Amino acid sequence: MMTMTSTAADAAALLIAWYDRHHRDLPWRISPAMAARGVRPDPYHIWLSEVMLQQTTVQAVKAYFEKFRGLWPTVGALATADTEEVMKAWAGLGYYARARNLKKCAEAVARDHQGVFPDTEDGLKALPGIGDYTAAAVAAIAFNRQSAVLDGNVERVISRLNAIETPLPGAKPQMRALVAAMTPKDRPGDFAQGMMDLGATICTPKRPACSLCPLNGQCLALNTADPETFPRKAAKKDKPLRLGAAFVAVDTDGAVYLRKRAETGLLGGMTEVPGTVWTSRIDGDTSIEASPFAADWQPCGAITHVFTHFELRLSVYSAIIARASPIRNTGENGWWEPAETLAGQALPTVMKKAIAQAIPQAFGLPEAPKKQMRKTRA
DNA sequence: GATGCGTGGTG
DNA sequence: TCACCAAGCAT
Repeated sequence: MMTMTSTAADAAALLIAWYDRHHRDLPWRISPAMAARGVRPDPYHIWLSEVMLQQTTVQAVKAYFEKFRGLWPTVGALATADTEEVMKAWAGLGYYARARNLKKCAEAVARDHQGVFPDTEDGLKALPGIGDYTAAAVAAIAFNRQSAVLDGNVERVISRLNAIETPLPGAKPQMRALVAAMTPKDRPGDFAQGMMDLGATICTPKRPACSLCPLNGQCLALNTADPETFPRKAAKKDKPLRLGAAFVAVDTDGAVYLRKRAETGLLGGMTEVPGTVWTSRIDGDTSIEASPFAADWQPCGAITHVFTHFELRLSVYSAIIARASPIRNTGENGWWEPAETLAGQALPTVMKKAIAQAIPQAFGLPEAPKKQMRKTRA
């Protein structure tokens, strides 16, 4: 007679067999064939990739992973790196608290652990930027620990296998327990990676390829309902619109006036052009008063940018400031960044958009195929 | 437990 | 076009 335990073990065996044949080759991975010979990946690579992959696609991460590995080949190198250089290298990847915590974590590993990553879930979770998921993932993948790895992919797979009606995030503890029951003592790292690969390539959010799934014989959602409707999720709130203005000051050599944002909060520690606060409404006259210089500010259109929890519309103003102009000295802690080094700064995407609106060629782009302003009805 | 925190790809 | 989403964490 089939017990629950043997069913879970069967599923794990099927999943791992599938992973052996269909695993993705990724820059931070070693193949399951290598793992079978007892070779483990570099924990530094696994940790770095896992942090980058938090809420971020594999496609976006690949180039950043290679860049970081080239710049800082070891956790020790990253620990002694200049934080500003780390922020520059991270620019564009988003969720910038990850970069700040990445640096802190590297420093903690160097200082408190002699440059060697802890090999247990608890030890890992005590480090900055490492939560439930990342601790379990690094423990399983890098150290072959039997930890229950639960990410968005696994949530989807598990919720469908068991047709879990409880919506997320409330269902997480139940899902974690189901993953723990399913995780094998043998090859837990490959099991975890296999579950995530399955979720990414077969058990996808839309139109899952159930006919190709190694677990389709025991999937409750497939056999009793519509798998695509899992996992159930709590309704999400709508995004408010915020408005603001940004000021792009350019000098006669093409240098742009920049400043550094506060270390915490939105885009914390990143570089920006001066601007107003971003609020639900804005008055055109007072917005100019937020400019860094009294200058001939010219409106040059607007840009929009969508953040996680609000949409931003920025009116962009530009002004030419003479190289020798006395109004360059404002007393605030900004600086003039030469045109040639602008692209390498720690500028988040929204700021690059604002600068590009004022200076279309700022980042070496071809002359903007300037979107036609929507014609107002006659 | 709810909220704040980016960005680019996709159908 | 736009809603949704992608290997979450900190507070």
